[in-house]
Amino acid sequence: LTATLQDVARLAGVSVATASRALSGRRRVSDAVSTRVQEAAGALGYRPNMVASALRRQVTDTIGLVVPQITNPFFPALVESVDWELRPMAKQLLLCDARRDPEIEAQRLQALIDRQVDGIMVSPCDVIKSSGAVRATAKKVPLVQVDRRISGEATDWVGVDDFQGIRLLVEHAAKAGTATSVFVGAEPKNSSARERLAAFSAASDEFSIASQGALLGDFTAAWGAEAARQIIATGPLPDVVVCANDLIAIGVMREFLTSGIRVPDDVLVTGFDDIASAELSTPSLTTVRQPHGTIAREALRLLLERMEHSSQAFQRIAVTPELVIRESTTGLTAGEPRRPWRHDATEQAEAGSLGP
Amino acid sequence: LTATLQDVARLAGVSVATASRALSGRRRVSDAVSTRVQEAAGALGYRPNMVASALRRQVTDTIGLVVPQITNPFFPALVESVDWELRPMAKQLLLCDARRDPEIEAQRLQALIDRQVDGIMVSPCDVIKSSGAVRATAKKVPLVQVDRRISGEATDWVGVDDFQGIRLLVEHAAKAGTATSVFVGAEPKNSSARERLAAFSAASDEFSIASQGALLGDFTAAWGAEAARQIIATGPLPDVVVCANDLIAIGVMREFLTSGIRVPDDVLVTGFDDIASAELSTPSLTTVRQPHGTIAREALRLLLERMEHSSQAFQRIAVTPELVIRESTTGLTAGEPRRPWRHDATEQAEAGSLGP
DNA sequence: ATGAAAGCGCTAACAT
DNA sequence: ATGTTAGCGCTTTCAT
Repeated sequence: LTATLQDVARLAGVSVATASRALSGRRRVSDAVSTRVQEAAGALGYRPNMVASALRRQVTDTIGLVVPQITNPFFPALVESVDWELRPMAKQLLLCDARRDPEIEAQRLQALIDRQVDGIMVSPCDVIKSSGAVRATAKKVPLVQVDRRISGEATDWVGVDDFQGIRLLVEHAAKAGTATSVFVGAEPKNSSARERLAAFSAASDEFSIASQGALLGDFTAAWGAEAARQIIATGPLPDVVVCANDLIAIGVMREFLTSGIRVPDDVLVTGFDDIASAELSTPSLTTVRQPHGTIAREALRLLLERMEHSSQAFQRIAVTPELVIRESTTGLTAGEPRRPWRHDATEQAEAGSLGP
Repeated sequence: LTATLQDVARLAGVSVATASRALSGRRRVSDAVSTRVQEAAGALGYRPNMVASALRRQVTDTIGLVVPQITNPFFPALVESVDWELRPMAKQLLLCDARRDPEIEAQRLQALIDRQVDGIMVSPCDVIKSSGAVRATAKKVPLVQVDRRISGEATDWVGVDDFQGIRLLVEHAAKAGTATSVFVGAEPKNSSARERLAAFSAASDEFSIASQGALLGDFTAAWGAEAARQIIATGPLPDVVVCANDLIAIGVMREFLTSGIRVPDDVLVTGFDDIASAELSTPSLTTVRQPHGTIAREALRLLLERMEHSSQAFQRIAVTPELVIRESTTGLTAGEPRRPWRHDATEQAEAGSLGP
């Protein structure tokens, strides 16, 4: 049904080897023969069989990507970038969703090895439980971790600089005159959750903001809402609520608004990631932007490097995110007069000189 | 480096043929030999080379999926479902993003054919411009369209019932007492945009709602905001703004709120898709929920059917979505007294009997 | 039930 | 520069 290289060779009156060479261009062929083969291929609608080629060359031109959860809006953006970078190299993306389960993740990694992928990009779902499978996989095939990572120095890694990101946000809040804060994050099961929590402590110290504590759940808006309820119940309200990602922040803001607490008038809120919803939320959310394009590009570069020289030292590339200032820390509630968010009038006066 | 079937056979003291049979289970082997081979495979850490297997069997156990844009939140949900359905069948997903460009889409389809995928799922980005490539591809490999489709009866299709979805929303609005409406949709380049526009007209007639017109842009919140501005500028405000998807609706609501127009007090707003943001928007959005799981499952079923019997009649499966009623058509703005959204007091009185 | 042998379609030595 | 030949690792006739 479909033409093979043998058919092309026959029609062009050359051997299959020559036909192969003429089409792949990997070795010189006389111009006359070359065009003759090209024409024959065109006439037959010849398409190389990549499976056969892969078997022979021991290269599949395929990259595996394992994400913890594709419905987490960060990952589609990453997938889009990686897919786009791969296209000019004629490589294809084999995508796997680990469903936030280290066991499923391990199976997916094995499945990718079985398919002879040339390299794997993975964002491990658990800093501890993903460790074994990721390390084992990295021994068999070039592997680079993206965004999240397992503990220890096991492979290359590219991701956002969680530390700098949180620091930018806390610095911004400090400049806006905040003196007290609460962190709403996720249980430190993955590296992002860990780093952002640690960064919050460090940045709070650096900018002399008094942390009223950290609430840890997961990276969802539902948890953000629950955390907001706890903050309200516990009281007093901090000046700023720093959230470990945008979804949490959106949940926090929503609950605050429902309870009649105004953002940013009564309390500032910050996110992390800059997902699409961050701009569309009410109020729009101050956050830091994940540079997906850069992360995808660097991850691929590292992966290709490791395919060449498998035994060089592991690299870690932390890309500093960009601060995106929106209404949740600066804007006015539409149509409403600005009202001081500080409850204590004395502190308010002191902070005045620091304000914008 | 890595053990082959030959190594296993040697260690088990059998021929490669027997080893193959013992491991694949595709033909009977004596129990003694079977366990001996299993043990040998285990001892060597043998993993079958799927590329070699694919070349020989002419089956890759690979499915291609081409989406118009992975960052559109509907598609990650679809990908997650398809990926999950594929796992127990030991098939893998080759994902391609068409970037809303029919030319790129055509290239991706060809790339998938070149990779000998067993079947392709595609959501064509343009009802006209995608037609050629989709039809050509469907002639070479089992193909089913998902969500969007090209015009004409060219392949199987599974998607949401756009018509019923819009009808549910318009019916809901009618029951809430609305008499006038505006549709904010997208240029009818893809099938969803077309169907939803047509459905709006039909449903408006059926429920005797006077359409004040349709504004067409694209499926983004930015366009929704722009459309809202046009609606405000043109006046008078309709009773309900029916949007072709959630992103548009969120943009519309955001612009309304910024302009001091209250949703749902002054105007109702509806969406389509039930993306995650729909529940998190302010106010939360009444919409219809895409049943991703069902769509993915049916699409895969159709694809597998077509792999078996390539020449049966084309099927079209339209899954009716579920109405999800939220604040944008019923709720109260937090802490605010409910206030009639109807501007004309006379109509208000008339409509009273129809209201909830 | 098992083995021997012939490829799947392509590429890369090795010859010429 | 081109042809010949030998596989890549596996599955499946066809014998036995």
